[in-house]
Amino acid sequence: MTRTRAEQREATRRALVAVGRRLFAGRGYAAVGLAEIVREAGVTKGALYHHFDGKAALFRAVLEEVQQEMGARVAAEADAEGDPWEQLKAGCAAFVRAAADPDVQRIMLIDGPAVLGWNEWRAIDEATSARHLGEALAALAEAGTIAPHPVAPLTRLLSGAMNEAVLWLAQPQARPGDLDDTLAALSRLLDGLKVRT
Amino acid sequence: MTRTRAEQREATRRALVAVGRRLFAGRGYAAVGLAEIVREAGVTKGALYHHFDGKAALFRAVLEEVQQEMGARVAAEADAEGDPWEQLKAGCAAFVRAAADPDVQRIMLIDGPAVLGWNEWRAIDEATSARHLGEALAALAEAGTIAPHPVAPLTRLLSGAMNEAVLWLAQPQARPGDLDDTLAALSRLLDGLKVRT
DNA sequence: CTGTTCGCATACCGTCGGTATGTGAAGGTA
DNA sequence: TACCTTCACATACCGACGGTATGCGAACAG
Repeated sequence: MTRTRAEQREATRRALVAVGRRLFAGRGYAAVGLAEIVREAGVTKGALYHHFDGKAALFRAVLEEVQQEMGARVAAEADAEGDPWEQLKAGCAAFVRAAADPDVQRIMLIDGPAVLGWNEWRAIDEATSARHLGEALAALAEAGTIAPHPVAPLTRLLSGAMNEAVLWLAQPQARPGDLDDTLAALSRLLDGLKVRT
Repeated sequence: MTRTRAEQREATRRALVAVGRRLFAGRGYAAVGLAEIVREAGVTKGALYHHFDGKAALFRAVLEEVQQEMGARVAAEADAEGDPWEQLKAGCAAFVRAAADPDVQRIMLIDGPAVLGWNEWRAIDEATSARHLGEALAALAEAGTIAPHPVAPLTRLLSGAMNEAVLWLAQPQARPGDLDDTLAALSRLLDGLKVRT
């Protein structure tokens, strides 16, 4: 079983990202050592540093993968709706449900800003999952459904609201009805943006 | 100049917290070593470990101090208003302005959740600065100004919205009018919660 | 004056992220 | 097919870090 160099290269890189994702999600960025990552990936540190600039760069690759998946899920559920307003609400609900995974939270919401810095984290966020929220709000402002104020601040407010809410819902003290209460409260916030008819 | 043991103890502890706060705020938790902290504080690692269980425990003491100050500022500006609704809006605006300090942000919003874990970070937050938000919303729900749904989810949504907004406002690409736009968008979100009259 | 406590200094250790260098197989060329 | 080059790693090593065990002198209690 001889493999081409391109195949081997891609296989090694995928293995490192997969193992890194699992370990970072499980115990957090700081608690995972490179030695453990390369051991479980079946390679050595030489391979890791051949593919990435360091531990933070591997984490960045992991975060980008997680964000891509989040964005795809949100977009898919939102696009299933026809009306732009229903797309917004469906997308928000999809995000809250998709981000319920504690593994996703640890990488995307807890360690992400601390490891990469908030600005770089936001750049990845806006390039993937949070982009859809901004586009949905812009479309609604264009159509006159919501007030035509700048959408960028509103996007970050709502994005932050949902990010914090999903973390709260994932904590051990959360009660069964909290998810529904949170989605209801989020709906009230969104409905409040609608222009009075 | 002989000092009592209690005085000396308190002075050393204050020095460690003060230096830790300055360095953590300036370069982030991970980039600051204990050697630098104790050197600038004029003590040794023995003193640090005599007062705190470790690096994370020192950071926790720093975070608690920052959070206490934030809570005091928000409460002071909110209590200056008489009407409960104006108290809410004044408190939110005070938080956004007080949290504009990049040093506060790095400790309270970036490193806090990653270093202590989100649940412990939230416990400190709710015990200090975020507590006032929850109490204000509860009072408004009691008075019938806003809908009588559970206030806990709404508190976390709004807290997260403001946390993310202040980080966004502090980034280098922020434009002069962004602060006003953000406060306006926040006001619209809050106004949307009011029951129709 | 004496024994005890306590606040802190000193010396040391294991582990970590990072780097410099070696190596063998894949890929190109005649 | 012989040969050289390139590349995807492996190996060996280093400085720095967080943490710990122990020693010591001054403050306190009697």
